Amino acid sequence: MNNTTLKKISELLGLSISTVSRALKNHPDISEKTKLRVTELADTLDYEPNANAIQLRTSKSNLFGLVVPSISNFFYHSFISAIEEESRKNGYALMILQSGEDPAIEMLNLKLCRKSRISGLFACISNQTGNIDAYLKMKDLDIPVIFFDKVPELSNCNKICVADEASATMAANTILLKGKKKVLAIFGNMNLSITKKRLSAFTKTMDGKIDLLMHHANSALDAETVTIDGLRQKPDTIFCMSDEILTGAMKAIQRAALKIPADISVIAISNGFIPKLYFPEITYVETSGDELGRLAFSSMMACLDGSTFTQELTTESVLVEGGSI
Amino acid sequence: MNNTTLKKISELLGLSISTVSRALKNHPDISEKTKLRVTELADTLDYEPNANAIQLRTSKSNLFGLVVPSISNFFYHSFISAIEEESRKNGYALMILQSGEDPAIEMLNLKLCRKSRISGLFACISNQTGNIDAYLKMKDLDIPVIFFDKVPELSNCNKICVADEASATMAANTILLKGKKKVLAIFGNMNLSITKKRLSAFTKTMDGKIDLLMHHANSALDAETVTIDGLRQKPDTIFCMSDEILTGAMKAIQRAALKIPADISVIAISNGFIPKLYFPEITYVETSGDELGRLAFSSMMACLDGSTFTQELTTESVLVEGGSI
DNA sequence: TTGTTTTCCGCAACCGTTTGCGAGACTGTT
DNA sequence: AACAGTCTCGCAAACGGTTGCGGAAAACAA
Repeated sequence: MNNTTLKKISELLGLSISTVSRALKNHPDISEKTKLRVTELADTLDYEPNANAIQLRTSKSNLFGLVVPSISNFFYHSFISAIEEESRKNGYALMILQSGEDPAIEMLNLKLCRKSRISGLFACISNQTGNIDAYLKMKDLDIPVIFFDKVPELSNCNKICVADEASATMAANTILLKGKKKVLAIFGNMNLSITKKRLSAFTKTMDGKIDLLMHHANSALDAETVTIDGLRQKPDTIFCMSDEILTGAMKAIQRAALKIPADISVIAISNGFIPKLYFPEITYVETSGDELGRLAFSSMMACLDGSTFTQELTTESVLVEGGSI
Repeated sequence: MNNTTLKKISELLGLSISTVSRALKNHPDISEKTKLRVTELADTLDYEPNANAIQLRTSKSNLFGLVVPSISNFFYHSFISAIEEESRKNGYALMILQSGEDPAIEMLNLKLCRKSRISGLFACISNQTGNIDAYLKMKDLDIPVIFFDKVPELSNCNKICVADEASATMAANTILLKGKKKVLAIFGNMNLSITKKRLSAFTKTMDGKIDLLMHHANSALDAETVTIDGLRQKPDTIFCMSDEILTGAMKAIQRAALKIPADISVIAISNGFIPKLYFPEITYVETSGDELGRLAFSSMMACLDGSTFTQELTTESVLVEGGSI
């Protein structure tokens, strides 16, 4: 069965296509009687306008693109979920594409976005991404680009970021406040700006006031190994820069059969899901993907409303107390 | 800056639109010289064909729809990720929509799919969904629908499911094999067919051979409470029907400071992420969303290739040994 | 009756791309 | 010079929907 079109309705009713179109849009030129006939038939035939035709005519799509290294990630997860929800509420659809940290696929995804004539793009560049020319090209085409989380260094673009410095500082201050003496701090890949920011803010806040064991881990497994090593030096607290690291550290702590917080304290920067899996729940500084998503969306809408003002926004950090410190 | 179109290229080159179109498609009618001129200009202008125009003309979109209660769920997560990857590899884009278990939103999402003229739909109906007429209507429009995970009871549609019975049976047999005597088994909402299937297969396999404490939980918190209660009766093993239940049960076990597997054994049916967060890792029967996704995708491609054969496919279950039993 | 206004509706162009058909400009043959 | 045969390319229609403009018919006034 073919799709219902204006043409089909018009033929069935002996009207012209334009009359049917206007009737469905409640145009004052059309008589009530005709409107009724048209809407009734449209209903029974389950008429749905062809979005492609509308797009073609208006050059305005109701589609956003979202490119991200992987949707299988706690943080992106909630971010995407928020964007999707806001999009729907505002009459937009969302095309989600993952690059798997592969720059070639990333370029393909951008091409697909351009072919689909998206009206806006949410982008998280992958670690490997060398040049962001392709993204800048979108801006030339008047397609707003909102970078989030992993953002380029350039100044003249819209970026929505987690408050990396503030959250690391907050975690550090919490540790100091609780009177801890010796902290095992585990950070991620130093090539990422997120790591650099969190690390520098953390160490700066600590500023020699405390015994600091610094480590890096590129994966959960890495974090577990690093924690096992670090525990030998008997820290009283473990700080984890991210959820991934937290999962590794927690495994090591369970392996060592340490009691939290009696034997050791734990604090993390997290999106909030992982910390609540344990008993006691882990105290963490929240970096809400959900909030970030809504911020990104409102920024997008501002761009579409004509704002050419580029800005870098950050979300607030909140300390969520579990019982781990 | 406006988008590059065939028209723009043709005007710049003094050619007709059709010649440009053919040149870009390497049509034999066009001379090599002209082809070269066209492709070069197209390259410098970053020409990308308008997918909407193509779609309008061919009535064939390269877009799949995916409607799901929530993408913030481990299982759907890996499923979606797999579908997205396969779609991209096959030249399709994916429009992801979440209903949040709200039937009204679900209907809106289906409308959006129809408006966008998707060429196929992956659907997981929400718990609340009463009638699936809207889904069946898609089939009337020659849009293949592949149901996954939560599927309707009807027989004449394509369904891709986890092997619920087989995985519950496998878990039960593992418990028997390990010589356990008293099992606390926690299942989900009895209104879901997934719960019914797993429960009946589990109890049937146990068949009085073992002391069975049956409980139900509708959330992780529920599961924690239920486990705390259940532990008073000193079971030697806990079985969790799902990841959500597992997280609750694990929290209760940690709260009771029980050692796994010395004090208590744990086994679950899971997608595999959660069990690996603990030490020792939890032994589980895997229900792979990834595999399910690929199966669903190949089923979709078969439909698009003209197969009208409807079938119900299930994935294999595999026991993944951790150290928890 | 004639002229004016209102009501209702259709014509046609347009968005960007594809494609069957036909036409003009060559080349080569007789 | 007349012809057929190739090589290149343009015309126009189609996909589905929107919209400015103009026109026919009806209603009303003089």
